[in-house]
Formats: sequence, C-alpha cells, structure tokens
Amino acid sequence: MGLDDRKLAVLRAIVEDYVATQEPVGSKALVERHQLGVSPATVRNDMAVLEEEGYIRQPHTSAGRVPTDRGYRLFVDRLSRVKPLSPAERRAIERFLVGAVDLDDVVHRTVRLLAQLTRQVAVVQYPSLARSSVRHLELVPISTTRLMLVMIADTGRVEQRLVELPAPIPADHVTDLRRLVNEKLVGSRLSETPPLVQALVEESSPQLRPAMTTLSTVLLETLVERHEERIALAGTANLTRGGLLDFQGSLRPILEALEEEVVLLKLIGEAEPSTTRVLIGDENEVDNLRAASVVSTGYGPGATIVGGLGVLGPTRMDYPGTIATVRAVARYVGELLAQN
Amino acid sequence: MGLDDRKLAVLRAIVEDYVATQEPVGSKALVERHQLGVSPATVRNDMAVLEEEGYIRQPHTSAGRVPTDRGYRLFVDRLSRVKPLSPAERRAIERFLVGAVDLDDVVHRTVRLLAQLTRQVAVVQYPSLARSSVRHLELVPISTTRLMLVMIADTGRVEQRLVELPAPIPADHVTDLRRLVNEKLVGSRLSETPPLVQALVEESSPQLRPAMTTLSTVLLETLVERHEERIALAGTANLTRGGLLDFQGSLRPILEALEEEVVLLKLIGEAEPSTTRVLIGDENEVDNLRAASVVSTGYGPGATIVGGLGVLGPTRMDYPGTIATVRAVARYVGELLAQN
DNA sequence: TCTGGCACTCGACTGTACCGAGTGCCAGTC
DNA sequence: GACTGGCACTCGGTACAGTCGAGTGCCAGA
Repeated sequence: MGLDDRKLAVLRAIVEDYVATQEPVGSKALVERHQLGVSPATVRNDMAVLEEEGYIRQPHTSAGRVPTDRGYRLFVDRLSRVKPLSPAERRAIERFLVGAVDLDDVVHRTVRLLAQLTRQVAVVQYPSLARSSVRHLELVPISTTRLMLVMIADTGRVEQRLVELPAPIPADHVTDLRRLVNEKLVGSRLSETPPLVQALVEESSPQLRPAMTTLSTVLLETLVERHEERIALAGTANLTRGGLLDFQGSLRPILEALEEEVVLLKLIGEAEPSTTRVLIGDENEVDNLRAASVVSTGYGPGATIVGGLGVLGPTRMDYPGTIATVRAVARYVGELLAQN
Repeated sequence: MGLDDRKLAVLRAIVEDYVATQEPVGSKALVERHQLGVSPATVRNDMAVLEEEGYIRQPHTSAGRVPTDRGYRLFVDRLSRVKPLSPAERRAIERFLVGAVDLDDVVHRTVRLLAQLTRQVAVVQYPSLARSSVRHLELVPISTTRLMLVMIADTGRVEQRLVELPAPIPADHVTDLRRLVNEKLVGSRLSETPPLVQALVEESSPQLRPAMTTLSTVLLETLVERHEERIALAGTANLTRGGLLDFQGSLRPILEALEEEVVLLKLIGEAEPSTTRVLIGDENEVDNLRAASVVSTGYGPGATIVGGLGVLGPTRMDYPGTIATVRAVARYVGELLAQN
C-alpha cells in the first residue's frame, strides 16, 4: 500500500518537529507549524494510516505521535536531504584540524571535533593496520636479551612491542635482523605479512634462527592478531542531553557498550567507500544499543579507506545535520592524511 | 567540643549502614543492627550533637541521618581500618596482570581490573615522562625531508613524533643525528633535557645545524611540553549504579570532567610516595566533581613513583574496601614494572 | 476527498487525607 | 548526671478523587 505525497510530508513534519521539540506531536500543532494546506482532521486520517503502517506510534492514547525506528528509516532514506554545513561549521573543522602534529593528534582532534559539532558521542577508529602497509621496522636493543620492536605504518600509525629473546644476542645480529625484516616486509600490506614472516624464519641463518623465531611470533601477534585496531572516543557527556528521555531512562547499557572496543569497531569499522551508514535503533545488532542510532562512514587519503569514524546518539537525532557533519569531517581528515 | 567514643561509634554505624543501604538511617534501625548497648533515644541525642558538629545531616525533617562530607572524612581518618583483600580479589589481581606484554597492555589491564574490583570509575596515569629517563632515541627516515622520531623511556613508554626538516638530508647525516642525540640524552631525566637539547644545537656542526635545530624543537615539544602525560579510563558505566541517587541526579558534570585529561591528572597525578589520597566531595577542587570522591595513590617499581592511579565514585562509597583495592593494585603494578 | 464538529480517552496536575518513620523534648529512673 | 520510655509533632510518600486539556476517531456534510 503506497503512501501518497501528503502522507510522506506529514511523516517528515512529524520527524522534524519531534526531533526539535522532543515531544509527541499532534495534528493541530502540525498544521500550524507546517504549510500542509489541509485541516487537522485530514492530517489525523493520514496519521492513522502512518501508524497502521508502523511509521509512527502513540506513546499514550491521548498523546501525539512519535516516529518509530521504521519511520526514521523512511525519513532518512527518502524524505531528507543532507543539510549543507554552515560556514561556521566549516571554519570550525578547518581551524580544529590544522596544526595537528602527528597521527595521535589528528585522531584526538577529530574525535573531539566530531563530538562538539554533532553534540553526540563521537568515535574514531585509528587507521586500520589491516589496511596499512609497513613503512619501516626498527629494532632497538634494550638489553642483551630484550629488543623493542617498533613498526611504522604508511598511515602514520606506530606500534611497539617488547621482544624477549631466548638467548643474549650481539649487536651486529640485531643489525642483521633489522635489515632482514625490513628487506622482506617493508612495503607489504600487514594483512599479507604472515607468509612473509614465515619465510623470514625459514630463510634465516642458524645463528639468527632462535632470535628470528621469537621475533616472528611477536611480529605476527602484534601486527596481525592482537589489539590491532585502536579507537578514540569523546563526548560521552552528550549522552545526558535531553534529560533521561532518550535511551529509555538508563545510560548504563550505552556506557557499557562504549567501553567495548570490539563493539565500537563493529559499529564504525566496517566502512565501505564513500557510503555513509546509518543504523537506527533496532537495526543495530548490539543489544545494548537498541535505543541508539549510529551514523558512520569511512575515511582515508583520496578514495582509499583506512578507517571508520562516526557518532552515536538517540534515535531522535538530527539525521540530515549529523550525516552532513560526519561526512564533512571524514573528508577533511582524509585530505589531512593525504598530505602525509 | 570532643566527641566521646559512643558518638564516634554512632557515626561509624551511620556511615556503614548508609553506604550499605543507600538510605538515611534512623535511630531505631541503628540500635537494632549494631550492638551499641543504648536505647534509640540516647542515640538520638548523640545524633543531634553529631549534626550540630556537621558530621551528619537530615535530608528532610522526618527522615534519618546521612553522613556529610565532613562525616566521611572523620570516618576515613579515624574510624575505619583498611579492609584486607579477600583471597578472591588477590587472585583476580594476579590473574589479570600476568601475561601483559607491554606497557600499553599493563595500563589497560590495570584500569579495567581496578574498575571491576571497585565497581567504580578507574583512572590510570601512564608512567609520567617527567619522571622517566631516556633509554633510546631512534630516527627513522620517512622521506628525505621527514623523520620519525621515536623515544623509548626507561619506564617502557614509547612516544613518537614526525619531524619536518627544513631541507632534504642525506642518510649519513641522519646517522650522525641519531648518534649525537643518543650520546647526549640517553640516561638523563626528561625533565632535565632542555639544557642538554640546547647544547646539542649549539655544538652541532654547521652541516647538521638546521636539521638539529628543527629536531630540538620537536624534542622539546614532544617530550617536555606537550601532552606528555597520558591517561587510561575505564568503568564509566559504573557511574549509573545506585540509580540516579548518587551525584545528585546528573551524571553530566562527572562525565564532562572525566573527558578532561587535565582534570584527571590533577586528581591522580599528584601522587606522593606510599600515601593513599582520599578526596571527599567538597574537598575536591574540581567543581564538577563536588559530588564525588576520589581515592588515588602513586605506583612505580620499588619505592619510586612513576605515575598515579585511582578510582572515582560517589561520596557514599566503601572507603575501606576501595582504599585497600587501590593500594593493592598499585603495589602489584609496581612489581610488574620492576621486572622490566 | 476533504472538512468541521463532536464525543471520548487518558495523561498530567491539583488537592485532600492518611500513614508511618523518625525526630525532639521531657519527666522519670538508676 | 547519664540514660530511658513516652509522647506530641513533622513531613515525605502514597492513594484517591476531581479537573483540565491535548489529542484522537468517527461521521455527516460540502
């Protein structure tokens, strides 16, 4: 059963008013605030249909209507246009991001900026190691049986890890190791390193074999398996805006979810090129976040995607504005990374 | 005006009951649950005195008494003994901290452990750079005009920073730079490096002068001035325990304060050796945290302190238990660091 | 197909009454 | 002089009734 244009306009008006006022919206208020050109009674009939179709609902019998997750979805997909950013916002973005001195700095500035502009919780994934390649590997002797392994990726990420050698190792062996791993691994994508690392061990001289074996384990662990993804978070205080009406009264599940890196990665880490993903309420797979919506996108230098970023807020959020901001920030960050 | 032993016992009982039940405690309930050996009427008289002295107060005329910040202070200082940890807690600490592979890992495990054991918000400061010395400086050429500076501190911390050189630099000059900075700086405390860095520039050959100048700027910026301190946070979801009764109904100010690294550093960063600091409600200098208490202490290998850690919770918290846990965790972490 | 009118619903708010936990005070007792 | 039992009092919480009004659904008519 199709919804004619006016019914869609009514839905749009409901969403906009509800997002703005945070209160159920009734037929009378609607015709007053929007130029719908019909009477409240007509709007009521439309509303009845919209409710039947599951786009809106009544919190109480004698209350106005509130959009459902499904209603927001329709709104986002068909009824809204991405709001252009205000010049002030553009300026804010530029001002915020110039002067970043390194990757850590970029990520931190970005996440704070995003939280501030959208007034929601912002999440930024560090450039994914899986999508990076090795730029350089450094081995720094700490003692005769200990090395500090430092990996620098082309995305600017730097990871380090302590290597405990099985036996003391002379300085020139460290030099050899350093040369070997760099020769073999520099330039290759991290996701493709495991066979190369394996080969390194097999090809290494008997002298170097034990050290190389240990080193290879650490390399694989650090670079491929273990906490390879990192995340920055900001703006949790924004969860308390709108009293306790959002999130059905309890921040607890939200805060819990935000502490789980895995969950966050799932939310924003599966970015596809040039798409902005919007997950509304129930669409979310994480149970704790059924009351929230997530707007996320990928970012990276040029057209490539090296990581994801996004914001999380109540289902009652300003989708057009949020989407615009998330996209714009991602684009700026991409440009920033491209300069390196 | 002195408080006799019984009045102190009454105060202790009030604190304990209130912490346990979260409800104002009346005279009758008190005598029932504690062996005070006197009648409710007597307790009431004592309570009147305690209230006059500012140790407890009545939320409403017809309600029981609740400790004031001053009451908690007296309780912590004179009426409580540090609870010994349960064996289960000891085991949890040991289990949690073995297997940490590097500093990042140690810090993250620690902060989560602390949050879990105390059921409060946990904060752990990374080993302070100001209290570290330089173990090694590495310069990795990224391009002819770019170096990645990696500093490894004796505390295990690793900091990196991109250096944009004013002019292209040949590979052997990088080697020279590396040798020079290491010769000069390794082993010295970071807080003492500025004059050394200055000397480096002045003593460097004309060839190296420009590069060394830039490098020195970055060195000083990164190691001494800028975000030299880092912090890890966990357990924010615990703020929602106890409904919204704690923190006078709004988590907002707390969450805001927790997002400010500077604030957190102030809270837990000013650790003195072997002291556990307890800040109760109003004693806190941060306005946003007037409704919270902070228990913090320093940690480090052996007797030296390299950083602080602690927890933040409602003034109504189990001080003896929390203090014990914070101390124990700090001690374990110190031992862990001593092994490196 | 839309509109105006009308009866109806029900949440929010107000005022009243009541209950009971808890207090302060006081006279009496050890 | 310190403690106790008794008693009047306070006041938050809850239950209940009544009112108000925003908002609805439905229907007859344009």
